Amino acid sequence: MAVHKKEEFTQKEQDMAAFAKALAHPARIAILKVLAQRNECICGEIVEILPLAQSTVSQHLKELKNAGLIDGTIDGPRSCYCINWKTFEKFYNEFSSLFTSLKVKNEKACC
Amino acid sequence: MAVHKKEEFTQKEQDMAAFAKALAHPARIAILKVLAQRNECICGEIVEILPLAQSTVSQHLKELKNAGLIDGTIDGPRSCYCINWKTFEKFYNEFSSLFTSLKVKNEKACC
DNA sequence: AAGATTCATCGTAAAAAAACGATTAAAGAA
DNA sequence: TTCTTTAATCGTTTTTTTACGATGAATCTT
Repeated sequence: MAVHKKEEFTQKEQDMAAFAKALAHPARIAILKVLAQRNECICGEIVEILPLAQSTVSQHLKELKNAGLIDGTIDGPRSCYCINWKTFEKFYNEFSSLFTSLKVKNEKACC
Repeated sequence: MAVHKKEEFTQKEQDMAAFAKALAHPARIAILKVLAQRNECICGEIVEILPLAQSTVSQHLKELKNAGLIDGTIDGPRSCYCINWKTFEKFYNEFSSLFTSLKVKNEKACC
């Protein structure tokens, strides 16, 4: 058993969950911070900053890229990453509106 | 090998990641929606709505509870859940400020 | 051309997450 | 008291995630 049933939820629920999943590891939060801090794009510098092996960082970068939160371009022997603000903002806005829509309906405490 | 290194990141990074992880499954997003929709608290109704077995839903509820996003009280033979707006809002605000702090520093595109 | 640097990918291992059925504990109804 | 309902927990299986070292491809440097 152990079949994944994610497909049975709405697309929006799946998208939100995927976005949240991309942020669901401190390393990836840290990477986004680094990418935002340095205006120019970075690559192996991230490895220096994070307490993780190079291959692990690469893996996290890949996940962020798959989620569309960052872009990567090859620059000679090195890779240059930066935040994809378009996607990031899109997800952030969706998350914000999810939050407000949740909250509007439920102002008073229950339980 | 396969040792988790989450502790080596800042507390805030860990907290944000834990919050994101709690939202990182469509079922849990759906549960929050249901809890918000019905003003009063719900329990086995969630099981009826979600395409998941009772034990699986219970598991997801537990995770949301552990993350502090929902509260649960026992009401006779049934369990009543509701969103913990205090924690939820706290995390939402932190996430918002993370987003803005990221964005402020990096307005122009790179790469 | 040879060596060094950079980083993605591969293979692997351990841990965590997702899912379910079965069981159990608690409370209500009969 | 016995039966039923409700939901948490246990045990288990499969999948995914996290992490690393090793390898390999691409690009620079010499």
